Amino acid sequence: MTRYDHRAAEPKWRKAWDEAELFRARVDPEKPKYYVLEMFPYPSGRIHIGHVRNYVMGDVVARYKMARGFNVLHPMGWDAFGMPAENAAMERNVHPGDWTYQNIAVMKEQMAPMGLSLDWSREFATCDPEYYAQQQALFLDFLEAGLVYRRKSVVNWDPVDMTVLANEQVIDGKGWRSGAQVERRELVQWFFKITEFADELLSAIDGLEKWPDKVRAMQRNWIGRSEGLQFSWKTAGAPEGFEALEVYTTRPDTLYGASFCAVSADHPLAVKLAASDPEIAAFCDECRRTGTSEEVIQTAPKLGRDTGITVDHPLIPGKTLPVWIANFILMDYGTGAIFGCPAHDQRDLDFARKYGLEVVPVVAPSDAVAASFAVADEAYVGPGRLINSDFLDGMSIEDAKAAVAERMEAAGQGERKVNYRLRDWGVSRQRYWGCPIPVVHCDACGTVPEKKENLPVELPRDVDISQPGNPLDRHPTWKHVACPVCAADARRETDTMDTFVDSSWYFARFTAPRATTPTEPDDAAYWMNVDQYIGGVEHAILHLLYSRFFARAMARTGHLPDTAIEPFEALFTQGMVCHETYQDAAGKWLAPEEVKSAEGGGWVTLDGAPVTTGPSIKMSKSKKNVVAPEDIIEKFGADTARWFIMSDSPPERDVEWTAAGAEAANRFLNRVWRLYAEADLPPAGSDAPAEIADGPMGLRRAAHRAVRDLTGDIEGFAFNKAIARLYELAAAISQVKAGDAGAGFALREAFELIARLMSPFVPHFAEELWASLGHDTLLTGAAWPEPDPALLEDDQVLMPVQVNGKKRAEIRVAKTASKEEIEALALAEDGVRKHLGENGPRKVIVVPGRIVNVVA
RNA sequence: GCGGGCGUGGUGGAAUUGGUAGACACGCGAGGUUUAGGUCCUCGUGCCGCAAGGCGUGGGGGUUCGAGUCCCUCCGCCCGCACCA
Repeated sequence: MTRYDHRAAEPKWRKAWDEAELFRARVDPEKPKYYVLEMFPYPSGRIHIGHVRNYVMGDVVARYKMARGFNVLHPMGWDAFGMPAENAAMERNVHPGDWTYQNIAVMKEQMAPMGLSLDWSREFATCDPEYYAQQQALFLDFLEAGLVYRRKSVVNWDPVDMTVLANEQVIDGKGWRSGAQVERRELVQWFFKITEFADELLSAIDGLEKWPDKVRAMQRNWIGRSEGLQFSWKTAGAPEGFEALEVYTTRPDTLYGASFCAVSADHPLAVKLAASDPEIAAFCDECRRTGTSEEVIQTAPKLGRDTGITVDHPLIPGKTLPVWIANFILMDYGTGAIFGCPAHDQRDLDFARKYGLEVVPVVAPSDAVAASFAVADEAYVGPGRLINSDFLDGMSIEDAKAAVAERMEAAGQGERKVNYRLRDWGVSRQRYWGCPIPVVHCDACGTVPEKKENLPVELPRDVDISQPGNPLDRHPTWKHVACPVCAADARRETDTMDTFVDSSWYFARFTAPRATTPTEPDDAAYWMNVDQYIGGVEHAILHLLYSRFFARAMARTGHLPDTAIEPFEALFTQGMVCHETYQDAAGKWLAPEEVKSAEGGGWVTLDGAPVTTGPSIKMSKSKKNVVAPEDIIEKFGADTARWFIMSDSPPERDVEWTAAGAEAANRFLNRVWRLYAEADLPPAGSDAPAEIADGPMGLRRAAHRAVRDLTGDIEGFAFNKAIARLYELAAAISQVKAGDAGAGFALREAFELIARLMSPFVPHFAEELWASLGHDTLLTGAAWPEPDPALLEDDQVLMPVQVNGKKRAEIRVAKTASKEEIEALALAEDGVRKHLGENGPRKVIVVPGRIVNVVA
């Protein structure tokens, strides 16, 4: 008997697929297209098991859709710009480009054995000049369309590394790498005008029905639309130019409960006051220092400082309120100034109690006595009726909001305004390994775009990465160019783009990766949108939101059809791959290959020393709980790894990698092979005999049900259930022994079906089985099986019989049996009679085909 | 604080969306094949109980002939966002 030899089979079939160019996507207007895409990887230098899970999911979908007759596009590339390359350059004195391309080569080699149905002819890296040239072209078109602009903005500046840091790179106010105290610096930065689409990006979320609700909610929160009123207060005692104070509120109804105004420490008024008052300056500095880590923010007490300035209440003649500077006001939101209504906002209440400010309730819950309703330490934020509010008294909150807004608008004191949390996207990075921003600064002409025929503005190869700061800026010659307009000496922009830009349109580029324009209209029209996008939930907000913005901006500038403004039709976010953790007696982390199972459960070191087993958590180098895909593939073959990673856990949830599970997967493949090898099947294409016995008929039914159910499971991304069906089908096969013609026929049919159903998951194995079954054409790409409807339904059905909701018997009845017949059969059961007692049934519920419930 | 999700055997997880709870897999147990171990094959395996039977989907309550599924309430866990006015 021949054993299944993955070492021989897997390379053989990959070669066959390659030679047949099965995965090469070509536009074919006659066929429906299907674009499946996994989030492309950063070329860190190693494929890890999380990548495997991601790509195998996409591969199952791609192979299934191919079998379903779709013209499938399944490309792969590299998100290749970014800091790690510069870090590697600094640490190891290699060029970022060399490091990146070497990593890509290694990772591609590691991916090859996985048997993924990828169209490698479309591969690109975002650091290829050919790619970023087109990105620069897009930038110029966006600039012309008014979607890009430059302004001053505050950044996290690391004075040692001389670079801008992203928020997540600032740890406790210090640079993550240098440890230096991070400064807030104002720099002129390039921005994409994503807020222009804020409303659009928000409302279109409703249409993203095939996205996880969680991601949709996260995007909605991120955009953070609020409706409110912006209006001004007349000030007294303020410096010149601050005669009015603009505030924004979503609760204009609480205006009669206002007891103070407060501005951010970064508000122009605070800055102005700080200039001449060292104490205020010191207070503002203190405010700015808090608010880096979440911990501090949560526990930070409310702090404020009275400016001595007062404002007149717009609706209460003669009433004035103090103006404070407070640490809980954000300059970036609204106007950076608020009025505080302590009774109905917890922050304002905490603040008012601390500094002895007035607390006037103006909304009372409907069951409260208005005259005596008071607020102690908890602000009242629920629904109710207005009190203590003059003309608003008795109104609902909604009516009062409208009434105040109308009055203020009529008086010309304010206007209704929609506000967004979303801010424009700052893309300037003072780094080398990114896409250069294609503009030139000329003393005479100002900031002018580079000419398109001069693209790409290519990164210089000879850079000095060894010291901090922007290598492009200190390059001796690179930035000195002639002005594209007047030809005078001018300077290139030395900022490069945020790497999120690179990944915001790569999916569109895959439709025409070698085009000399960013996209090719016909290809984009045919392939877009991505029908199924698969990746990690960590990209739920930024990457996906930026991509949605880019698609709109590209449509507006003619690079994508209007139908492609939502580029991802369906999104699936997969869970992580986890593994148990191990520590020795000294607390040192141990890798899975450094432990072995102990007698009576648990683990010991290879020397037999005790091991503490920790919870299964995301694989990480520091905890050493990693398994290398290449080791698994070497030992068991790619199919085993693919099979196991898709079994057991639902794909959206975390999966735990266990050696036992991987071995079980391997055992199963060998078991199917052995069953086949022992089966002694009739030749391919044999006709069905006239008579087939019950046993083989049962197998036929099981096989056709498996086709139906597994198809639904794949469509629903329930890969773990799909795999369970295949275990069941294999079990059904093992119950039938070859012998007569009927059994032979049923077995051959079952093996052919199992090969076809397994092929998206374990494509090499399935091809080998298919070929062994006597087929000389490739299984990959062959039509997906259709179940025979006649075999899906039994003419008999097994029905449970309950008495008072508890199962007491089972009856087998004809499908066509009437309710009366079923009831009679059910009541005749011993188990039923026993539990009915003396009085007999009071009521019998018969749900045909489902259940019988007898009420005693 | 807000938003989202989850809670089912020793473990990962199924349950046709209101109709037999625990599919499938891991683990464990018994038996068989094998020189032995592993592989492989068969059977068993929610809990309590000798059994009859009872109990059982985080706790409590409700709707229903019938609830893991729907409603109320409480508890616990995970993820995301956050002094957002």
